[in-house]
Amino acid sequence: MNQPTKVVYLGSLPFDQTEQQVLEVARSVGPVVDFKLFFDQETGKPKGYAYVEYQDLETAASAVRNLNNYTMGNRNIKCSYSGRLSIEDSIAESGDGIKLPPLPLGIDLIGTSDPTELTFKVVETLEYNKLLSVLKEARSMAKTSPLAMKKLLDENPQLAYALVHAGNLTRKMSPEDINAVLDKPVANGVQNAAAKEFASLPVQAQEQIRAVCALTQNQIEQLQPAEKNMIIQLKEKYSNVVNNI
DNA sequence: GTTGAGCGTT
Repeated sequence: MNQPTKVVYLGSLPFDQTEQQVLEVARSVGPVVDFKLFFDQETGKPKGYAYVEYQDLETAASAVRNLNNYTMGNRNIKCSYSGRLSIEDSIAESGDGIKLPPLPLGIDLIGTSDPTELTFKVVETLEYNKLLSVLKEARSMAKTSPLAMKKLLDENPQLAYALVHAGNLTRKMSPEDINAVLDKPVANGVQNAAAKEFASLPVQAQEQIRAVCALTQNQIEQLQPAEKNMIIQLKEKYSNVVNNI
């Protein structure tokens, strides 16, 4: 992985996009301090890459997260910190080799005092059917590639938080369901038993437990008191299991 | 007429 800098490299840009159009995409993650789009000096043809300087590291990090693989025209553009390593090298160097699908463009958090509460509000604006399809997709991913699901949730606790609330709003993970799982006795302090029990649970229950374990302490604090206690118990019981898969 | 990987046109 390249060293974080305020400057990011944008590559694989469509040749037919104007400087203004590329700049507009760059600005969608935050204010742009400096911007350079490169052309061949002799032919005047675009080289298909650009550099964007943001005002701070946070905005640049957001660009790397949100703009890499962003679809512009008919191409998936590349976005990484400025440096010599290729995108492929960065992925290979980042360890486990698990590649995650791109997430949709994030929303601007500048000036937000409570990002967790904002996540909750965004989830609430979704229609019931949309919530169901999001849960269904998460379940499917948990089933076909549990390691990728674990990585996705570890790296994006806001997604775990959103999934827990989606589970609540659609009554797919009611407090009663959580209690039912907790009521199953497990041999005292024996991780193996918890692991076996986890493996025997329905896939959707496993997926929800993974989501719960990915919640940060701050996010748990935001929950309703009733579910908060259950979430804490769930996390205590299963976090070692989930983290050792 | 021509491009698709590119990490800084001085």
